[in-house]
Amino acid sequence: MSEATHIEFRNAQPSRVANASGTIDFGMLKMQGVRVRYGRNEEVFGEGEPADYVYGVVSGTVRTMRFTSDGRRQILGFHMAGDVFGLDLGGPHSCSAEAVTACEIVLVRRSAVEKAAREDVAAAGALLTFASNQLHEAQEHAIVLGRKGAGERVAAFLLRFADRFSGRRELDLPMSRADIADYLALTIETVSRAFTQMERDHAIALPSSRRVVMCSRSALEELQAA
Amino acid sequence: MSEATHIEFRNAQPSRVANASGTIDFGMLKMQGVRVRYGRNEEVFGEGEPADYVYGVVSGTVRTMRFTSDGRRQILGFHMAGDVFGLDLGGPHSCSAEAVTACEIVLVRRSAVEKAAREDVAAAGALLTFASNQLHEAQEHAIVLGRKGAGERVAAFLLRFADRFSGRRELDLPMSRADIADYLALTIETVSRAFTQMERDHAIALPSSRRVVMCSRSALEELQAA
DNA sequence: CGTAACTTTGAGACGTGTCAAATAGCGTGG
DNA sequence: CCACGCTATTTGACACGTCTCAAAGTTACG
Repeated sequence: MSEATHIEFRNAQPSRVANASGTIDFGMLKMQGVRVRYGRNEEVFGEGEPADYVYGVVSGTVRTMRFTSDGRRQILGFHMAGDVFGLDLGGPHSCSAEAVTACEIVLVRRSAVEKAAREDVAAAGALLTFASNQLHEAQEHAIVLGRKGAGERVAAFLLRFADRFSGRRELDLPMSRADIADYLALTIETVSRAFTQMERDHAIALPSSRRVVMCSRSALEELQAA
Repeated sequence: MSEATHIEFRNAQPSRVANASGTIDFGMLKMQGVRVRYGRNEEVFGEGEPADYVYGVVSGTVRTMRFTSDGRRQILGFHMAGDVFGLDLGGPHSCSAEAVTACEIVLVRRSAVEKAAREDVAAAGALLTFASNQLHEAQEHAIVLGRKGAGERVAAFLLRFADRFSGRRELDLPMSRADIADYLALTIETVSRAFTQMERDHAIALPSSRRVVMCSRSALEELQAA
């Protein structure tokens, strides 16, 4: 059990609507919306708030998360360019979302998405596929949290993150150790030690704390083993 | 990290098709199918198998689960009368399913479900709602695994299980300690100790190991705290 | 250049896993 | 009906991994 770090919204500032529109891409379904900027650590929406919009990341990184009653934070996922988040068609938002870095985000009215799903079967199918993928990801994460040790979790995190950029060897992590810790249900210190250990094992190099060079993908895959 | 228990399929036996039909209920969408019996610990389907059917529990309890590469088991959920499982519209089954107890299960052809979703928007909506609920449940479970200690996990498990029977005070658990352990990502021993401790705290009584009387729901809710 | 946030490192505490063994429960066959 | 054997559960002692607390280093930014 970990003591989740508490993040205050120091940098939270009123969001500015950019004078531009953008598109959310669900595969078969594409939706037009307004493009909005968010500053680092700014809240995009809060758990329990009415889900009036669906969100698509244009640039930057967003975290979705939930809090336990005693204030511990669990990050459910990181969302980057092209990703959709905040799709809660069945009621209010089931989690909160914040900008990890400065972001550009497309907002589409939920009612418009629902209308598209009602009128176009292919659109409804696209949403179903999306929800299905989300579910699969959540289950995968449950396995990581349930069945992997600290080193394995961090290795799995890096590999999955690298895969999002078609397996690039060098990564620039947009999130802090605290974010990684709250995503993997570890402490900052344990995450840091895992990085250090992987560096000692020559699985990665760390030119700086946020920059990761994957020296040996196979070593990471072994480490991930579980 | 836990050593998941290994269950062999001692009792696996060829399933018998009962000479009856049944219905899967997705709320707005109801689908006719064949009713089939499964014996204790019999496999219903395996991870990676083509998802030709969707399953609904008529009676008994089913577990869905995934295995890590080194054989550890993570149970994703328990499914009881009225529950639907095995809905993998986007590809092969993403997990395996086994009968915890002897079961009656309705099988509906996946193609029939897909056809219904294509032809009827309300049907597609019902599926989307279902997937959405599944997602929410998986995220909830990720929080339990990530942020709760052993006692909290077991308390949360009992409360959620009781809620499924509209909050009955007495429960007959269909699953073994090993199943609970693999669901909560603990060991059998730790689960057992958690039960014993809750009994000492007069939060529950244990007339037998599978029968739980919730003496003090509020005590359990405190224990669950997280 | 100074200050605050972030990261790393160390030492020790604590919770859960591991291993071992005793006990209870249950179906089967004598 | 009882005895047997198998499985499930409980309990204990100890090991190990991660958390906690503390402090030093590092980086980013005003």
